[in-house]
Amino acid sequence: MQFSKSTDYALHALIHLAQAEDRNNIGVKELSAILSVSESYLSKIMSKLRKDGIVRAVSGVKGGYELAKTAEEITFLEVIQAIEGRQQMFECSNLNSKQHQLLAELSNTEPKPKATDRDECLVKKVMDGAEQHLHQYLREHTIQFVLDQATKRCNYSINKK
Amino acid sequence: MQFSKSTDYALHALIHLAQAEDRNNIGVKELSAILSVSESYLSKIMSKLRKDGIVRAVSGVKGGYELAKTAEEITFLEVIQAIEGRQQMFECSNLNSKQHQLLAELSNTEPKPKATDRDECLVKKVMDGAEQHLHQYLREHTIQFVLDQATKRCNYSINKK
DNA sequence: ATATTATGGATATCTAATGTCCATAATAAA
DNA sequence: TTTATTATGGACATTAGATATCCATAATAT
Ligand code: SF4
Ligand code: SF4
Repeated sequence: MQFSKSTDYALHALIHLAQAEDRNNIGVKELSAILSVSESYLSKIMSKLRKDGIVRAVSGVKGGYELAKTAEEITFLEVIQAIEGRQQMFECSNLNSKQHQLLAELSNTEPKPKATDRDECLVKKVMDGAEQHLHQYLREHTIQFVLDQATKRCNYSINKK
Repeated sequence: MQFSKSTDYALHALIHLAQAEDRNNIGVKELSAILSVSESYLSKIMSKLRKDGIVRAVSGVKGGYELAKTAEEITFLEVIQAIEGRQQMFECSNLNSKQHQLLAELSNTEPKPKATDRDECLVKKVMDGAEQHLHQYLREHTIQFVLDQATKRCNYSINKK
């Protein structure tokens, strides 16, 4: 039940892209140096982000990555899902058991149950509910939220000079 | 980012123990038959639940397992943590990078930061916050909550006769 | 004593995460 | 056009963790 390192790398890479908003097309070379990850591995991660429309990529000399939308629009949830996929956290592995029949088959107690409710019990619903709560929280937080902290610090440094 | 099958098995085993509250000491034999898991594997799972004080076990003839507390007192969270452990979902793997120094070292912006805040940035705080939300939800739901559904159905069956 | 049951160590197998390598395509610059 | 640079994607290797089995031992009801 842990997020993969890839998710960690993806978040940090995006933050770097967001911080260097002025400079366009930051290559995997620079990113991998900052994150202390190999270029080959980080490439796979950046490709996933590109496929999900989170960053744009351009090949060739002076190529690289840039955010495909503003940092305000990039939520933690979509980054995590781009990397980890979208399978549900809890998958029933007991659907043929007597227990499942007892818990999930409500067709006898309720005259006309919806088809979608027929094969789920409250275990599944609690776990799915938990996932939805997690998702909601992650949807409400964006890369910009993290950036604000860094920006605050940056402004302070500038004023200091 | 998925719960393990072991967690699935643990929840189902506990529900069976809770449903058979009258009969004490239900063996791994019966449980494994109901869940369609091998006895050896389920043994490990039950041991974890026992170590965390969720079930009681008694060896020997007529031995087996029973809930160590009421179904109302057993939360989803403690079951999941008994099986999956208690590591945090997000672990920083970038603590030596320049980026971390920029994001996390706030000692310059705030005169006297608490020691606990010094080595965390908002990425970490968002992820930990998400985990806390997930935990809170799982803490609020108990085995009894699932049981109520089954009981309702059971009562209906009885009335039907 | 005997049969039964849980426990824990050792070990095997399988799967997903992590990591590397290379051939190819795209593109800016010379 | 040629060259250097960069992203892309397939293949593959390695590692770590989840899943699964086996067995020796302890505990306990009969
Ligand atoms: S629906 Fe409920 S009883 Fe059936 S397999 Fe899923 S969690 Fe188990
Ligand atoms: S504290 Fe923030 S910047 Fe530092 S390693 Fe953790 S997530 Fe990354």
